[in-house]
Amino acid sequence: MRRSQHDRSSSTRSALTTAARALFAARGYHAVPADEIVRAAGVTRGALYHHYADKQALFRDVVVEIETEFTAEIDAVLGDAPDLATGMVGALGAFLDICARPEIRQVVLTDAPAVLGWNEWRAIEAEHGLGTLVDMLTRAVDEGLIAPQPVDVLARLVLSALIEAALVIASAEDPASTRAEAEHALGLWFAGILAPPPEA
Amino acid sequence: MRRSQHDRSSSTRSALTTAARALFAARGYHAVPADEIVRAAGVTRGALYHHYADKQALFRDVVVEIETEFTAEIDAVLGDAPDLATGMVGALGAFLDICARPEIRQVVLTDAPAVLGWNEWRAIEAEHGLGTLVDMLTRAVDEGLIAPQPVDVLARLVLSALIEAALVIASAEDPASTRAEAEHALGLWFAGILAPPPEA
DNA sequence: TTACATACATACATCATGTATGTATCGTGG
DNA sequence: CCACGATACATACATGATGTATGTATGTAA
Repeated sequence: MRRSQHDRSSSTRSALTTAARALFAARGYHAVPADEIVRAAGVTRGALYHHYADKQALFRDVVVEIETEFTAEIDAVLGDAPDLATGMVGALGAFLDICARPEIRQVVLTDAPAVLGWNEWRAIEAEHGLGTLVDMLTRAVDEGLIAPQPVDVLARLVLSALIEAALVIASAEDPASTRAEAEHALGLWFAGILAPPPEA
Repeated sequence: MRRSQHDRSSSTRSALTTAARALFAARGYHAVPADEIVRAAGVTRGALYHHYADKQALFRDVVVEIETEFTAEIDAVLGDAPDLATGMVGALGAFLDICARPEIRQVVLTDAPAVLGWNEWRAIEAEHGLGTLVDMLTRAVDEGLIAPQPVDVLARLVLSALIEAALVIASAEDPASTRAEAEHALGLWFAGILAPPPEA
């Protein structure tokens, strides 16, 4: 069976990212030697360093892959909703669920900022998780759902609170009540965003 | 000059933490070999591995040291204020200023979660930065400044938003306006916390 | 002062990364 | 279709970092 160069490349690349993804998620970036990744992928280190400049580059690919799937899930929830308001509620729930996955916690939220550097990580986030949030808030402003205001910074703050909420819930001994508490606290924020108090 | 064992120990330990602190802050945990730390501290790797189980343990000490100073600064601001309300406003400003320091950004906010693991890092935070925030909110509830509510989860979410605000401001091309925007967004939240809307 | 514990230095074993080099497979112009 | 260049990968190696084992000096207490 004769395979094209492109097929060979893309199949080994995906073998590498899939193997790396599972290992990184389970044990964290630095605890996983490249040797173990390539063995799991059925290739050698030569293949890895042919396709990627270094281990970081492979890690970045894994992060982007995960982020892409992440936002696709959120977008699906938003798309299925009858209107924006209920879509946003559904998206919040989906977000909290997705962030609870070890893959997200370890790879995206814990390792990524330290391994890639905060700026690099921020750039990736900007066009994935953060991007969809900004879009959502922009639509909300356009539809008059929330008061007109710049949403870039707001989106970052909301996102970090959402992430923290997911992490807190994931490591709580009573996830259900913790989740309720978190949703209450976030609700207070959104209430403020929806109906800003008259100027003091 | 004859020095006691205890003196010898504590002086080399502090030499190690001070050297490590500066190097970690400047280049990040993994970019700094232990060799460089001990050279800067004027000792050898033997001393390091005598006092610390591994490089991580030294790093943990550095993190705790920084966190302790951090919360001391915040507490000072709170203590100097005439009342809690103005103290909280001052503390917010101080918090944003302190988080802008590279030492905090690199060591505490970027490296610590990945190097120590999220749970370990969370435990440290709990009795330092987060601890003072919880105390503050508890006092605010006691004094009737904010509505009665569980503050543990709320504090975590607020803290993460505050940290994110500091990081966003630090890497913004126009820090002043970004800071204003962040303070506005946070203000909406606090407004919601102060005056929860009537139940829907 | 003798015997032990603590503080540190030196030397070494292990292991991970990245690079250099060699080989097989693929694509392509003649 | 074949010869040549390029791409995909494997193997071998050089480097550097961590942690441990061992040796030595200094403090401490009987």
